[in-house]
Amino acid sequence: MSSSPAVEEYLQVIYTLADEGASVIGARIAEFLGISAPAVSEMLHRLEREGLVDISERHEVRLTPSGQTAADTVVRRHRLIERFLVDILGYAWWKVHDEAERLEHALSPEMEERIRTVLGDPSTCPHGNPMPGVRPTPTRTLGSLGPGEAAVIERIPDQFEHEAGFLEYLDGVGLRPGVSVTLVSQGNDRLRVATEGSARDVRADCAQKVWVRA
Amino acid sequence: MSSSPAVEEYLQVIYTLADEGASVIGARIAEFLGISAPAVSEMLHRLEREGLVDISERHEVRLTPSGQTAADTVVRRHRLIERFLVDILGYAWWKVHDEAERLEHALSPEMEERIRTVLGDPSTCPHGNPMPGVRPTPTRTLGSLGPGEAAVIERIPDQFEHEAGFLEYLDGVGLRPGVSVTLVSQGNDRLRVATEGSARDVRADCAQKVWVRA
DNA sequence: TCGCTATGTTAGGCGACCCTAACAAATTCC
DNA sequence: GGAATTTGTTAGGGTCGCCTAACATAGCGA
Repeated sequence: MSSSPAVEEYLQVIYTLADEGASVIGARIAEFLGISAPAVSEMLHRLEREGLVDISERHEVRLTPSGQTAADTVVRRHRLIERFLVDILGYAWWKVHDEAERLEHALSPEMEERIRTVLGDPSTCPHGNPMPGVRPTPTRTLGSLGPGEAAVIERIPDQFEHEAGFLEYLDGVGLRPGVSVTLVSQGNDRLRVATEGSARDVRADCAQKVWVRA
Repeated sequence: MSSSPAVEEYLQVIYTLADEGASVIGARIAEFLGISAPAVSEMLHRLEREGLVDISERHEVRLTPSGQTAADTVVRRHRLIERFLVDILGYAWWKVHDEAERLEHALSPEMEERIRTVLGDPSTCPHGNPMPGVRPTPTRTLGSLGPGEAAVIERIPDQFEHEAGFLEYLDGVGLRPGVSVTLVSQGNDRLRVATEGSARDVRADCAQKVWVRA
């Protein structure tokens, strides 16, 4: 019943990619995890045999109900641990992903419950992503704002968290979940964004990865 | 450089058994971990090849300096996590061993440091065992007290922590680290022990596993 | 001294999880 | 339509960490 770290890792990636809306296929998973295609193929068939995923004719991977439950648990623990690292241990919000990646596989249900209690049952991780089951707020990307439009930074989706230096870059230009921003002007590959206090240039490709609510 | 969970487990057991004073041999390790003799033999030779242990002519296992450093780290993290589980998450002192056993392999140096800071640099785990490097207080076993003698419970050594139900039994009869006790009388296989508040019968074999300071 | 017990090792195997090389099939691009 | 790219799978390996069966030795008790 209790899955191995490797299985949990796959379930988590499938959850994350599916969250994006795109169709989840082996190649995407291999890319995300940095694992060879044959290894992913083998593992997916294993997950299918164990009833955790279904694989369609066109190789699309979907979580079964029991796979979804397992994935929810892993993702919930991941986000809870991130919150814990920030709120209790004082980590910077952009540094907690890797640490949580290791810890999430070592949590018992009792410990998860105690952490949740200590944190006051938080509804999002430090990057603004909601716990599984919590309805996400409707959002647009920061890059889709028109000049003069204002918004609040809602979340930076999980699938970008593991891009080296990305979150730190955002922090460096003042973009953090909860911050109010106004788009000043659009350049070719840069945007001018006013945050509480100052206005800064932000790379357009990075702004596409930040979700805001108006 | 960074060891696998299995290697860390072996180093920890070697540390624990050596702490007891007895000569550490493969059979003891196999017994403690519940792993077959050949598997232990194989792993010990691997640890030797990697320079973590020396194995004498008479098959005695001793940690090398680098093995000692690694073992100290694992044991320190284990005890720190136990302390954390009790002090921050509110676990009962007798329930934290197994949880710590899994978490200790997932801690980064930064996280260890942050936990230590949050806890105020504790010098013992919840069972009274000192962090590696801290000199233990001289102790005798609770069973060695004479009638009328008083003492304070100092620690329950690591090697007994994984005996199912043992710590819970101690807690049930009022024996916890820090508690003052007085030996009332000795029976054949039971002792009468007065703790703060009341006097209770305690199994003699269990009293042998509790260390007190006069 | 004889034999039993404790201990270690050899030999052979297994499952989990990963790899590369090679190929097959589908999709996309020109 | 044909070529190039993307995707998946087969075949064959490899490491880690464990297993059982069988055997070798050393030490101890009767």
